[in-house]
Amino acid sequence: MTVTPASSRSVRRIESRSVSEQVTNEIRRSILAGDLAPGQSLSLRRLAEQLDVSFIPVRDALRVLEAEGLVMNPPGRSASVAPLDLEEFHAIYRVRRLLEPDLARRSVPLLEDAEFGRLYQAAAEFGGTERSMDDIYDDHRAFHLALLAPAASAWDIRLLTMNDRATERYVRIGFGLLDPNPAEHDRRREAHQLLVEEFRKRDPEIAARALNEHLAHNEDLAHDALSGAAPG
Amino acid sequence: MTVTPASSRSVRRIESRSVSEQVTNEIRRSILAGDLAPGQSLSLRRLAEQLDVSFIPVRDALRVLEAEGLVMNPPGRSASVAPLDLEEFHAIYRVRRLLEPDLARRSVPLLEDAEFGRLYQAAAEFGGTERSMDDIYDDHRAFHLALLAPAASAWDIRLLTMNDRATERYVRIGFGLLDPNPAEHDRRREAHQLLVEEFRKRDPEIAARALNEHLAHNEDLAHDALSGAAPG
DNA sequence: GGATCTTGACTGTTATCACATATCAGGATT
DNA sequence: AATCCTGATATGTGATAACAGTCAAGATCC
Repeated sequence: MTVTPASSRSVRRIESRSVSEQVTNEIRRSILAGDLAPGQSLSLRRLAEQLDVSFIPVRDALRVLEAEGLVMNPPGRSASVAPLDLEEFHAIYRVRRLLEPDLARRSVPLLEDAEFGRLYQAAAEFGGTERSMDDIYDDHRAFHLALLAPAASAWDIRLLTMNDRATERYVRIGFGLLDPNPAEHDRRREAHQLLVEEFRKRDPEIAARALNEHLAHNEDLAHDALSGAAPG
Repeated sequence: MTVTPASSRSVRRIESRSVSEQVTNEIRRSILAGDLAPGQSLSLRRLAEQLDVSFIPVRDALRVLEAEGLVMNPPGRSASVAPLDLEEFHAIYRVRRLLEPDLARRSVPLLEDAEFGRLYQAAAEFGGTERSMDDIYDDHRAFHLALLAPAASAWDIRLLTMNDRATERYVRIGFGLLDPNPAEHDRRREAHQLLVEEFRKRDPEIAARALNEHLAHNEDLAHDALSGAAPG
């Protein structure tokens, strides 16, 4: 909705990454933002033309995104955006509610005092008007990751990122319906500030419970929006 | 194990997978079996020549295996087999011990009576002398998956497979040191039969605990072997 | 003699091209 | 009228070739 052509004209950091990676990021962004609808067929040559590259990097990107669960890439046939499935959504959240509170429990004793201040500030600045929707969700992921990072191994981070991306599509749709309401933005900001406060108490069980409730709340919110908007 | 019933008298499914997939499977097998040592550099053209294909499928394979965590594929530089890291090993097992007992809890009420018989038989036939080491580990993964499959969503299966493959390298080294001992084979067979027996009681907590202990035991075994063999 | 620059082989990346296969529309057949 | 066959079109797949970056060894300069 807020994906205006003007926003794409803003200067972006020069990224000397490979074309393949840039294509991967762009297609992923389009899927997460909903610009590419679930089930939509993805033709290599068409995507390549739209992105003004050869279809080799596109091919790579689709393979990577298949591994992330965002696209289906059956051999011999065209790739397509992975469909949305409410049961799948809850399955992923069940995993998140098993892994993340456990990480919170072990992260709390390791977090630096100064880190709480930074995190609280980050939560307070959440959803600033100058940031695009894509940026906001990047911030969101970074925020949650920072809460758990001290106790997270490389594998944990890999799984956290996978789970977060896989649920981001659903959450975006759910919150998208609430977006016009400005009070909702305040609520989310306060929810994240509260989360930092609970972590600051340095009690593993309190932190684990707070994160669990935070996840459960988001899950319910997205579920209500999705089951109401897209029955079946 | 090959759970296919004898009733499937139909013609064998033709498995003319794409070259890319065959290459992926072969490189993955080599890594899991230890034929490709951790840290070893993987040259596209050399691999392509050894496999007698162009380096395009090899490239695809390395990208997929990177997503699985088995190879590192930094842009612009040569890919390499992901190094072994004892801390990482325990981190993955921590995840497994969070996810799999929970799945066991929910799978137990859904398992068919007949399935227990098949699983027990599969456990009894474990490690038959005619099966290669690669086959045995395939059987092992299929066995554990079958225990949890009734309650597992597609996402669960994806994560289970990822975790299992990521730990298989470590476990293989650990068990490799014990392999010459024939009593060890009996022990593993009995351990899996016991696991089926515990599941057959249809008590979620018993099943969860049994699976947790099974995982913990394997983790310890591999840990001891690894910390003794590869210090640091 | 040691540090630095240059050169050359090697490697990943991307583009262009050739081929097998899937998809679909249109027409012939039953 | 429905179904099957058959073409053409489009699509994924794999190979070859050209380009660019990396890395190490050897030459050069201080």
